[in-house]
Amino acid sequence: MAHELEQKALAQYLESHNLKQTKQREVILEAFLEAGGHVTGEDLYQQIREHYPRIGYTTVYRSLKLFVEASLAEERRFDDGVARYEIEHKHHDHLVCLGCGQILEFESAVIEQAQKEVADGMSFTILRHRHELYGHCAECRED
Amino acid sequence: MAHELEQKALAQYLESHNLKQTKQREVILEAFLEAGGHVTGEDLYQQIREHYPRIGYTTVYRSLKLFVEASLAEERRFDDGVARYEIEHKHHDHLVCLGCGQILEFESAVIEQAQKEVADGMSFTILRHRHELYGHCAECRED
DNA sequence: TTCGGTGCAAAAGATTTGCATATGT
DNA sequence: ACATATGCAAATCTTTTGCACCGAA
Repeated sequence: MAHELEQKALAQYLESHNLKQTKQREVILEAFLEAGGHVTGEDLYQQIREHYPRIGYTTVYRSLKLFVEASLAEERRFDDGVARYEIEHKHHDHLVCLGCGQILEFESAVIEQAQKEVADGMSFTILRHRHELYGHCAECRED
Repeated sequence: MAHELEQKALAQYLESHNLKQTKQREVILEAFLEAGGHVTGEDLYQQIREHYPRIGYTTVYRSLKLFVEASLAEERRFDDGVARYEIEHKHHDHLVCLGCGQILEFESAVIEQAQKEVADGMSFTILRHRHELYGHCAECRED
């Protein structure tokens, strides 16, 4: 079993919340981490299915929600409307390639600061935000 | 019939695309413009229903898509996953109040420029973007 | 032994589609 | 007349839920 650190974090979360450690949760977390992020529940289900056909998609969906609760994952929804999960790490935003579907990440202190100023000017308190750029990545653009 | 300009724009679009001018389309466009933006198909259907109970929701949904084609409306999807339509006007982004559900608009040349630089730096061509700030508006914040 | 977990099937909610009928042009 | 539009019902699609059974603690 790889990803010891995350498995341990999950175990701690489960224990402290009186939830149970199950083989399914371990397998699903493993597959999720292995996939590397931005996966949909369906993606993961199909992938897990190859090795563990007895695990139902319901359990996959439920586990992903659980990982979010445990701060191991974040749920995102891009323009296709499907929920995607990525491994929780420091704040960032996304570039979505409409050509190959690839999802890249970016961060910009300038943008963060500017949006804060915009919100302040409108007496709005930002709790979270979503900033996505859709277009073509280096490989998919034609120029 | 109010909103002559938009009604005329729709008429022109219909004519140039060999589509038909119908009472439903006129009524739905009128209700859409009247609502002032950020409405869901359901919102609009319920509203129209009061005066024109014979118009089906299918027609409302289809008409909204049509308005988007005709550049009279834009489709948006915020975090609740429901499609909302707003009257097409100059580019802007949104602040969504999680307290009252109100949707405000903003624009920032600084942000537009900064995101362009981010994209350039990653050899990414931006075709469109989405930038939403979620939080509390002036009335809903507690401080 | 006792709750929480799992998996199936069925439900849910928003939107789309098939089809017979109605209606602009 | 002919092609498009409409409205109902049924289908879709993704995600959630009910429930009987299973299994970790």
